[in-house]
Amino acid sequence: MSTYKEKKVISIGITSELTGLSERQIRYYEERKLVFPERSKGGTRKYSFHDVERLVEIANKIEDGMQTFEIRREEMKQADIREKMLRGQLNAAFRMRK
Amino acid sequence: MSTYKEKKVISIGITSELTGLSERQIRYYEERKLVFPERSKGGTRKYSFHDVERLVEIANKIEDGMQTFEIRREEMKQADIREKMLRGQLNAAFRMRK
DNA sequence: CGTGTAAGGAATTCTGACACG
DNA sequence: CGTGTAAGGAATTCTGACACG
Repeated sequence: MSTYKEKKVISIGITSELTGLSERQIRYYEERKLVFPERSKGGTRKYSFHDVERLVEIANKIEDGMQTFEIRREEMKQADIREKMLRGQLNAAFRMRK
Repeated sequence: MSTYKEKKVISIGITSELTGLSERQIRYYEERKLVFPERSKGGTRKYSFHDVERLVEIANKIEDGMQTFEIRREEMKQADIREKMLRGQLNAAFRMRK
């Protein structure tokens, strides 16, 4: 379960290097609720490799003219679809059971 | 190729948390040539998840009474064996070729 | 030998704000 | 709206050294 990709261990400086984005951009995307780094006791941000990939995707969409709220909306929609599909599967499994 | 496990992106503070070792211990193991973090331009150390695992192994061996030079020697021996096996395979392949 | 600690300095990160547009 | 920047402060990390044993 403790997968490397999901562990929040990367500082914002390294994250900036890995993504090619400025720290300003990275913090702004957090402000717009697009990424959710953890914090150290001292308050410094910690990102995962998954966050790094997500940040690059976000930046690409912004480059394509999409706005942050649209990106967030789009992602919520995706999550919604996934949930509905899951529900559908569960229901199907339930019906099969009886 | 860019595998998460090998990327040197973790600061010594986080590495300390992940391993349960003190920063002093981690820096000492580097001094004894047991781990090889990269450095940022500013000079701060950066470790990989692989380094984190290696550090825990090192600490375990030290707890078992092994000394750092013994650990290093043991690892060099392992690398030597691996190299010989590889050489053997290459030779076998070469002989088969003709 | 392996590790803790206090010391002083340097690198890193944080927040809130002003700027441009 | 998305991003750059200067500002002041706080958290993080660095090295070399002394200590214990």
